[in-house]
Amino acid sequence: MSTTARTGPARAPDVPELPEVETVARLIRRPLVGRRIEGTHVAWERTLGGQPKRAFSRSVRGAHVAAVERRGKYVILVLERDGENAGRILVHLRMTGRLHVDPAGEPERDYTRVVCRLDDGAELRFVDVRKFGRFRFLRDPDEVLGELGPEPLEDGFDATWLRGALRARKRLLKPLLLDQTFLAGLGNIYVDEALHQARLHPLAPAHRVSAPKAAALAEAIRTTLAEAIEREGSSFDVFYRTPEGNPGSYQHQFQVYGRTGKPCRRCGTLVRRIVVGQRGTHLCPRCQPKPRG
DNA sequence: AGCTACTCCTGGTAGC
DNA sequence: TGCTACCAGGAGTAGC
Repeated sequence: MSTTARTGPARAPDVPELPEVETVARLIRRPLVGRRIEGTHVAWERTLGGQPKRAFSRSVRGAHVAAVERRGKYVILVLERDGENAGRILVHLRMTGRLHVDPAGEPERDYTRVVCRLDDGAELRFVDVRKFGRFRFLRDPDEVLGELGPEPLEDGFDATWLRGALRARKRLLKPLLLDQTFLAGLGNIYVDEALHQARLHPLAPAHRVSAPKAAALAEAIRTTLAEAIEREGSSFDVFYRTPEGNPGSYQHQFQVYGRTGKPCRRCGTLVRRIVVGQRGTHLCPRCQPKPRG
């Protein structure tokens, strides 16, 4: 494993973004939908996002999981009682959060923060090393989901929308794309990848991005995310079935992310790492020239 | 409005 | 080998 001077090893991305969250939602949907939550165990209360564990337990116990959805980087468990809406569990994986549905008798997992026991003996387990993740019950999920920007893979997000939205914002491109109220689901990895594909510099002012560049960016965002979802459909489940959960078991074909000091796959120029808004940012100085002024 | 800095956390790594 | 110091990072918040 090679390392770079100041940035540490080019590690596998363990930070879930839209494609990873979508893959998780698909994986847990089948074993979860139709199940009844019999009880809960909360090992780290702050994971609940402020609700006391007793109240949380009362909120979800006895409810059925009617559907598993995704919005931005949230996994959404739709709860019902007697066929009536009974609120939602919103799961945000943040950095190291993992969701597992383990059949009865599976050994416990390290770093398990919240468990929902199901009526077939299986357990929904929220595992999270760094404790940044959230597993929240909300009667009205719109108070959270209503703040989110559009879904990049759905109607409503296209070149026209993006061009107009960029023109209206006097912000740097990368921090804007990371802002979930602007666009839902992008994180550090896919922003770097999409900007590279569209040949845009992360420090470019949003309102100065040309119409053709905005169109290229919209396309880059869609293809980057869609391809990642495709890949993870075949490989991420392997990772999720491994009790150790080794993130190295699936590899992405990243162009710039985590490739500091390595040649750009398009032009061979060495990939640079800069810091934008306190986040490590990877770019090709030749493909993504710095804007002037 | 939009920027920076700080907070939450812990495993992994660098440097001794 | 073993210790300590520091880093990564999504999102919320405070302060300018």
